[in-house]
Amino acid sequence: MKGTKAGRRGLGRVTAEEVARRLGVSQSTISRAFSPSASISDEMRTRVANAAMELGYQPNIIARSLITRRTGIVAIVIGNLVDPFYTTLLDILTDRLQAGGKQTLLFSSSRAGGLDAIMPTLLQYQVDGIVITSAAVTSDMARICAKRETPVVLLNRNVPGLDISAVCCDNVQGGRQMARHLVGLGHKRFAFVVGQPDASTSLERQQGFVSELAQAGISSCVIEQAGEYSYEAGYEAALRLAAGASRPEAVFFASDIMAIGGMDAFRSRGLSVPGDISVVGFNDVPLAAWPTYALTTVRHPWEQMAARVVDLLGVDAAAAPVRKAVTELIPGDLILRGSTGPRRDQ
Amino acid sequence: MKGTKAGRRGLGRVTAEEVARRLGVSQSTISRAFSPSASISDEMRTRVANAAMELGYQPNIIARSLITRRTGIVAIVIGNLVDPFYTTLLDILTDRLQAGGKQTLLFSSSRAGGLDAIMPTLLQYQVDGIVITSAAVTSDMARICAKRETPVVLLNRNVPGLDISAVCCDNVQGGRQMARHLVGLGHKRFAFVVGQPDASTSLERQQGFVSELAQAGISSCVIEQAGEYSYEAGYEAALRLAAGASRPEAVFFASDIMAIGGMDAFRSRGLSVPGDISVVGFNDVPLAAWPTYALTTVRHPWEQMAARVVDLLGVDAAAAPVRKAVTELIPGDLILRGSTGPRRDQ
DNA sequence: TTGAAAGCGTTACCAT
DNA sequence: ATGGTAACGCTTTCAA
Repeated sequence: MKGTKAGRRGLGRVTAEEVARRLGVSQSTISRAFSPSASISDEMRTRVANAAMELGYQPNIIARSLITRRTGIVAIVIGNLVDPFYTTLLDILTDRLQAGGKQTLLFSSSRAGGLDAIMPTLLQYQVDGIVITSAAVTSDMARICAKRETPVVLLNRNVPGLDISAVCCDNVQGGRQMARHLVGLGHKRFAFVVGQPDASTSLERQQGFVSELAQAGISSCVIEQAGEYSYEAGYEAALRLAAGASRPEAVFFASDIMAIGGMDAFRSRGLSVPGDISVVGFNDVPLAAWPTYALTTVRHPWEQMAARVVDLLGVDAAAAPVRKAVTELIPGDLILRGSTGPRRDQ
Repeated sequence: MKGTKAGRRGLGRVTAEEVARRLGVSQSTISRAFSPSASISDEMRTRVANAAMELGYQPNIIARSLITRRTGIVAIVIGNLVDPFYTTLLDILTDRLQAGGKQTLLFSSSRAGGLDAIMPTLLQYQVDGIVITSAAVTSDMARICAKRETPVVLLNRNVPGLDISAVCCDNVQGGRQMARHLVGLGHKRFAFVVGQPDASTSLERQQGFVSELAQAGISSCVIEQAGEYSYEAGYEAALRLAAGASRPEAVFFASDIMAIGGMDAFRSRGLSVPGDISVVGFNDVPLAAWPTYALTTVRHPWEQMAARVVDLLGVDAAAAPVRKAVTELIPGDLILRGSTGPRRDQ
């Protein structure tokens, strides 16, 4: 008899077929009832909706994606989930995607052996788009994704030669703003603390900072290597700066979390911030606004960046994703707080 | 001709069919080559592997899942991505799942209108399991998931009546440990700061704390409502405690992030921690170990909890998931740091 | 060991 | 507006 077919269903999942039988209509009709643009009578639509509700039917998105070729899944590859910078980014991005009906498939690149290890599985899931916040993208990957027509957007990374879209805070301009602010306070001796030495973000902030200092007639700036973007690395770098021969009056850390580590380190050595030394960071993570730190920093235009990323992925409309690779450079805002102050006469 | 069929392939995705044609074998053979347990000659397996490599073929997991009924996707519903407690949890959990070949589909419950709004879409993705870290699970949801045979594990939440598995830190025992520690330091006047008033975590910690205090002969403990688990809420609660008539000597905040807000608040009022007031939290997030805070706290057995969750999901083996709902209560460790000190004679 | 064919649950096209 | 049917890309019997 006809009933046997659906009877051997493995899991307790209701299919369109069952709803159809219940209503004595064809399975196609059930499908149409869940497609807003399909031509179906209002009456039938509500009948199906009711039956679906009763039986607990929801269309299987996975099966649907096989034919629509859209899974509604966007992969986000994130550096780590310890640095508040990344978690803030993830928070805002996930929220925006969710609002657009897209889901987030999360990949942490730090632990799982880098992007190379992740990329294949990621593509196996037929994601509609990929957001990479921190990892070395190779031209091979770019080519593969382009061939599959899977849009890739680099967030907070700029790899000029690669024909991949990128959304970035204007790090150079941010560095310049910082220099102007600190020079305006009368400081003479500066230091810049490098995060990951190969990260474009750190390099660009440094470049903007140093070049603007030079333009203000200050030709020297101590460059201190922290090795990585972390509280501990910032802490250690600050200790070295504090112990150095000529202690800087103002220190620009390449990221907030390093700057906060740095402030703690300076204070642990009895130095007052900003009394003895001014400290600034970059990002404006929530921590930076805490009264203990009150960190002067450059605010990442979070919302705007997330909005542009979603745009470039082309996930909202049914329209084809943006073909040509573009690089968006969004300016950040200088946020003045209590960690910077005027030069003290000595 | 035969070629037309695959020719109208929409996106630049290579299918098993194409690899098969390239090798002059059947599509089934390609499938078998990617199934470790299938019976296929070694020679054929390597031939397929090579051809797949050349063409850039990878099996489509989505299509596979239609028949295997396993997507390899686990949904994680997380309270928010601002509290380091949740991000730490997410970090460890994602890592463990990734190690087991499972991927994380991330849902933030705070912004998107709660679990009720999320649950339907989540199930549409045919996830192999669901981890809920913070949200109100209703019996309806439990029933629906049970019917679908989708394992659900509550992490850091205990809902006794619901026949859903849960993995939890032993909050009562943690509260007791805290009480013993602080009583041992000689303190007499205590306060407990409640996080979310309806959260079982906060209630249990409070219960353990207060009952152990009572056992030590201390019958009164100020209960202060913070309203939510956040830095700001902890800060405000601490200000109220500091301004109160009889200031407590030791304050137990229901979570680390609140405790840290509280420390900042006390210090902003000129109080020394632990000189004037001892502060403790719960979780042991990375922040808690920073020298500025050096927070005495109860360490969540992160790794162990994550391991148990993955276990209960039954995602590792092909074996059927655990049927019976179990509640795992894992004891936390008391971590002594600098935020607590002996009672000062007054 | 391999190939042919029947699904998996859906959408989309073509009739009616 | 509705029903039948062919995909989508894969796994899995069943034959050979």
